[in-house]
Amino acid sequence: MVSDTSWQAASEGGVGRSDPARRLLGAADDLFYRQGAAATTVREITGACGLTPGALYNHFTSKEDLLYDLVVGRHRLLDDVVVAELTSVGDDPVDRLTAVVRVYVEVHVHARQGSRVANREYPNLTGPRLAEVVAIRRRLRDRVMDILAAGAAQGRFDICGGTGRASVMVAAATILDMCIHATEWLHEGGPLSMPELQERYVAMALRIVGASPSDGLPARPASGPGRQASGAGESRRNRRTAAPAAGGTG
Amino acid sequence: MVSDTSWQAASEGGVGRSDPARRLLGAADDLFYRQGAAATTVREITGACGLTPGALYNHFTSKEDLLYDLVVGRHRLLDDVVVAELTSVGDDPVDRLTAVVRVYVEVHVHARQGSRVANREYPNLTGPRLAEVVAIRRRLRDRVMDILAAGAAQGRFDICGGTGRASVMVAAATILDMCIHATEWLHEGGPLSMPELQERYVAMALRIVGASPSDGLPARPASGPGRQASGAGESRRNRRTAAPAAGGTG
DNA sequence: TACATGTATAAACGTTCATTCACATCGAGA
DNA sequence: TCTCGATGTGAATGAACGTTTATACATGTA
Repeated sequence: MVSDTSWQAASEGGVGRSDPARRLLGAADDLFYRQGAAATTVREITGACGLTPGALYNHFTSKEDLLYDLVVGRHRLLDDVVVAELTSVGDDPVDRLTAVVRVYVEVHVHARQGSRVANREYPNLTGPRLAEVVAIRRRLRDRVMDILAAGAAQGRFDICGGTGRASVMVAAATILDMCIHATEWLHEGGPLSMPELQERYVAMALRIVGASPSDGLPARPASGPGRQASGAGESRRNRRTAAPAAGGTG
Repeated sequence: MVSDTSWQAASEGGVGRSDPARRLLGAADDLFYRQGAAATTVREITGACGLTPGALYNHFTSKEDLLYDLVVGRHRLLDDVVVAELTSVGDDPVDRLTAVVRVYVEVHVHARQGSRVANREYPNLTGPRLAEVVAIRRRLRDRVMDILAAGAAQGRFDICGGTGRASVMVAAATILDMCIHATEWLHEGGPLSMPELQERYVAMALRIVGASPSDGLPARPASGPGRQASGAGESRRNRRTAAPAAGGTG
C-alpha cells in the first residue's frame, strides 16, 4: 500500500513555493483541467487569484514554466512512488505487477485532476522540459516491461503473442494506459471504493498477461477478500460510505 | 471482416468535395496530426496547398468547420463499419466482441493518422458539432457494453467485479481504449502484421472479460495460427520500416 | 529613519490569430 | 463576345495572446 501521507501531501503541488505561487499553481491546475493548457490564458490564471497578468512573472519565468512545474512534479511523484513500492515488494512478478497497478490506480484516481493535467498537457512542453518528462514516462513504461519479461521468462506470465519486445510493449502499454484512463470515468466517492477499484484493475492486468495463479490470486478471481500483503493498515475503514450498489455510472 | 474497399476509400476523406477542398482537408490532416489542431494556423494549412489564407473560406465556413469535417467523417465511418460487422456476425458474444475488436484495430491502425486526429482533436469542437461527435462515441461504447452484458448474462463472460453497470463500463471502455491506443505505438508495416495485431488484441480483450472458450478460442490462446476468418490479404507488402514510436506511459 | 525585498499594478509592446472584403482571374455556356 | 459562377488574391481588421516595463506599496530590518 502507498503510505498515505507521503505523496498525498506532495500531490497538493508547489511544495516549497511561496503562497502566491502556490495559489497560481492551483488556479492553473483547475483551468488546465477544465479547458486544457493551450486554451487557458495567463489572464485567466491570474484573474482567478485576483491578480493581474504581470504578477505571474514574479513567480514563474513563463506560462510554460508554470505548466512544467505542475507536470514534472506529478511525474516525479509517480516515479518515486512506483520505485518505492517495487523495492519493498519482493521478486515475484505477480506481486510486482500487482503493486504497480495498485499504485497507478490509487495515485491516478486519488489525484484525478492533477493526473489528467499531467497526462494530457505534457505534450505542450518544449525543449529540455519536454525531454525530461518524456524520459520519466519511458522509464515508467520500461519498468513494467521488465516485470512482464521476467514473469514470462519464469513461465508465470503468458504474454499474448510471445515474449518479443513488441508483444511485451503492447501488453505493458495497454496495462498502463488502462490504469491511467481509470481517471476518465471513475473518481473517489464514485460507485466503487478504492480497494474495489484496485482489485478490478489488478485482476484485469493479470488476465492481460495471462498470469498463472500463485499464492492466492486466481486469474479468475473469487469475489472473496483481497490479499493481506503489505503492512500499512489503511484499508481498515471505508473512507466514504459510498454504498457500492450496482447501479451508478461514471 | 471489413470489406476492404468500402471504408478504405472513404477514409481518404472529403468524398464529394471539390478538388481544392480535398487538398485542404489533406493538408490539415497532416498538420493536425503532427502539431495538433490548436497549434495549426489557417496560414499553414492554405500555405501547404500553395494558397493564401482567404482561400480556405471559399470551401469551409471556418477552421473549426474543416476540423469537424475530418473528425465527424472518421467517427461516422467507424460507426458504420462496426454496425455492418455486427449485423453480419451472429449472436455469440465472443464472436461479437471479436468482430468489434478486429474492426477497431484494423481501422485505427490502417488509418493511423486520421484516427489519431479524430480521437485527439475532437474535443476542440464546440456546440452541436461537439455534441454530435460525443454522441457517436457514446453509441460506440454502449454497443460494446451491450455485448459484454449479454455475454455475462449467458455465463460466457466473467466481468471483473460483476455485472453491475459500472463494472461493465470499466471493461468496455478499457477494451476500446486499448484498441484506439494501438495506433500510438503500432503501425502498418511495423514489426507485427495486421492479422497478428488483431489476434493479440482479440486475445487480450477476451482475457479482460474472462471469456470462456467456445468454438476454438481458448482464454489462454495457443500460440498457433489464428482462426481462419480474416479474408482481406492486405498486409502483403511493408510500406515503411519506421521504428515503433516511444509510446505513452504513465 | 533609511533601505532592501517581495509583490502587485497599469499600460503598453510586438506578435499572431481567424476572419473579412473588394477585386482579379479564368473556364464554360449563351 | 459577353456573362457568370467558382475560385483565388492580398491587404486589412479587430481581437487576443504572452510578455515586458516603469512604478508603487507594503513589510521587516538595521
